[in-house]
Amino acid sequence: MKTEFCKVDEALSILVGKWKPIILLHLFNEGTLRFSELKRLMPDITQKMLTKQLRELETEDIIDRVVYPQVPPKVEYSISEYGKSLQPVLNVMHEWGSAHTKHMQEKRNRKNLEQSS
Amino acid sequence: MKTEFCKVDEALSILVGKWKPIILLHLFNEGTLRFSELKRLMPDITQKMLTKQLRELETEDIIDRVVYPQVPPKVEYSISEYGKSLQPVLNVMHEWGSAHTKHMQEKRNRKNLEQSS
DNA sequence: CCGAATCCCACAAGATACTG
DNA sequence: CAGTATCTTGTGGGATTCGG
Repeated sequence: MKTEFCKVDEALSILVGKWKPIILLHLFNEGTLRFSELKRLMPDITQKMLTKQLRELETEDIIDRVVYPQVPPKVEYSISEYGKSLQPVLNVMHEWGSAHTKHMQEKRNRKNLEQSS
Repeated sequence: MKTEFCKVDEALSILVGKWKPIILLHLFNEGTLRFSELKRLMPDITQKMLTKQLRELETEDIIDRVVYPQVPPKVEYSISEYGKSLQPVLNVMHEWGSAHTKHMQEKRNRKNLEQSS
């Protein structure tokens, strides 16, 4: 692979953001969620951040945003057809991440063992 | 998948950093590289950043750092055995990233077409 | 209910200079 | 050659308030 054509950064740029992976996970799990439902699933996120992250995912075509013109407002989010192509990427990253957590855990254990001996 | 156990963030935390993917790509391609060789391959990175990113990858066990005690100094970096487990992750991300670049490109083309009609 | 607007801080990253 | 040490700046993310 030529370094000039490395597109890992491109994928990274879509996924980085403190809340994007968890937002995507909820949408993959639940299918469709209202803004308020997402907010309830992630109590620590502020409305501003939730809005921002959703907008960014929307401009990248990863998620669909449907506004129901009514009062009170109702906005539903879901993974777009195109966005579903992200599933395998997220899976691979999740699995490697799990393995890595375990790896670093065991490393710490070994170090503690050395110290106590 | 339970949201509490989402480990995508874990993988992300290893890969984020403006230069990490390209550093890893060079090391995967070349096998072993000296500090100065990496610097030459990435003219725009500062020594400080190169050092920092390499240190972070090292503490996560992704790369090996070998110091030759001689004057002038010589330090070689390479992907660790464990680090090689990242290869498939990077591949998947690269391929999705390429496809996404194309997707957004075509989207722009369609929009331009609409405007000119 | 869903968001926009504003203010704020921490931290990633760059520029530059120095050293064993 | 392979790094530190400082200083500065840009930006991601948080708290809070206001609006349709």
